[in-house]
Amino acid sequence: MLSRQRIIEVATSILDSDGLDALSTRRLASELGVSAPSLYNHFGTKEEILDGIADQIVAQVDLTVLDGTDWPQALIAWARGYRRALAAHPNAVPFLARGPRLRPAALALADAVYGKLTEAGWPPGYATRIGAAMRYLVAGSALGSFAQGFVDDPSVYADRYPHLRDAHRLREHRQRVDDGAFELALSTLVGGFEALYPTVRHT
Amino acid sequence: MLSRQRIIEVATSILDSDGLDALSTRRLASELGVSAPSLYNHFGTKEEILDGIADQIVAQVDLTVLDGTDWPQALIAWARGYRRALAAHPNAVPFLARGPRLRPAALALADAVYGKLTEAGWPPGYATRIGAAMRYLVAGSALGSFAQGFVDDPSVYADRYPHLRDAHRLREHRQRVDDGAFELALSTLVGGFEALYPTVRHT
DNA sequence: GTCTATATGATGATAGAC
DNA sequence: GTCTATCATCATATAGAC
Repeated sequence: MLSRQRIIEVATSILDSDGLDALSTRRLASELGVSAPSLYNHFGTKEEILDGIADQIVAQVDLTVLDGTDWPQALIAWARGYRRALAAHPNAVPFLARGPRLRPAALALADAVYGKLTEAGWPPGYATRIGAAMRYLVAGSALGSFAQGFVDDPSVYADRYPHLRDAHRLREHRQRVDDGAFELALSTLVGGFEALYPTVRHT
Repeated sequence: MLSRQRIIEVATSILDSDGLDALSTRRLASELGVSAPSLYNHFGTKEEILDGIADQIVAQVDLTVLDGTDWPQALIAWARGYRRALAAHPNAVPFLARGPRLRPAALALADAVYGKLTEAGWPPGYATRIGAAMRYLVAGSALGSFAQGFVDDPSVYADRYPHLRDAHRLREHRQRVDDGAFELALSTLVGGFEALYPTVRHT
């Protein structure tokens, strides 16, 4: 028995493991144990399926962490959850980064963080730019591993790229490097916003 | 007369205007005034063409701005140029974000900024994370416009997303919003790194 | 709601003539 | 170095039986 929910779940797992190109209606139907045309009883087009995947991923972000604490702590907790949700599905990030458009979960996410900032006293222009800056950081870090992008062979770097002499080791420490870079950027950004806050705050 | 250079130029313009899916060997050949198989005299596979596009884009980043100035100014100028090069080809960003791998221009870029930071006294671990953090910001901001991602229709936001009441105006000010968010993040990040610098510097 | 059968067209890549 | 012809495969989507 097919349902929108089951189709989206299996489609997401194909997207995660083999990329957007691998997500064909045939492959999807086959892994669901049905034939391809059956999908069209639940979705009008393949595009609708992709929208379903996207909204489901963003819906995983816990927005309640924005409540009951000051804006800097809230922003940090929200950004971590946002990154965690996106980094679990890197192949979906280019699609997600096209903006909330009409997807409910993405609109709710944007609304929540913007509301938290303006209610804390940030002028609208700043709240917008802070929200955008955070999305840049989250999307950029979830799009693909920095450390993984280097090759595992020392001879590539020797001679021609002297400063990258130890870059082949990055892959071993992949997660520590990526998490560390994100946390460094996050704490630096939010710390900087806190320093800026008293000069622009309006009540 | 075909050449690798001409093929890459036309392929890039198709990628920019119509996306990765539109970049087929037939379309590419047709715009070059040749037939599809002729491309295979210059590239072994389509994948090689994509690598050529990627390296050409990264080669546009001016690395000389890293010389002759202190590391904070250098980092800011480099990041602006890096973003400018990527934002001119947003459809290529997901591909570029997979890392330098074996592409010469991307390796030279990573080598240059890492070298600048370590020579300025940043410990290797910090230089790596700063480089990664900058790439997150640049890639995230070049991947797609934040402001463009909202819909141009006020009725979408009313009621359900009260804080986004004015979000439909974002599109008018698209470039100002995106540039402003990037510049805010950039100056905040580099300012924060400057504050951190004296506590970790080694000579 | 799911199926079989099929329409219709694109894709990357190769063989072999010129 | 470019061409024509073609291979093998894949795609999304529809019609109509059960």
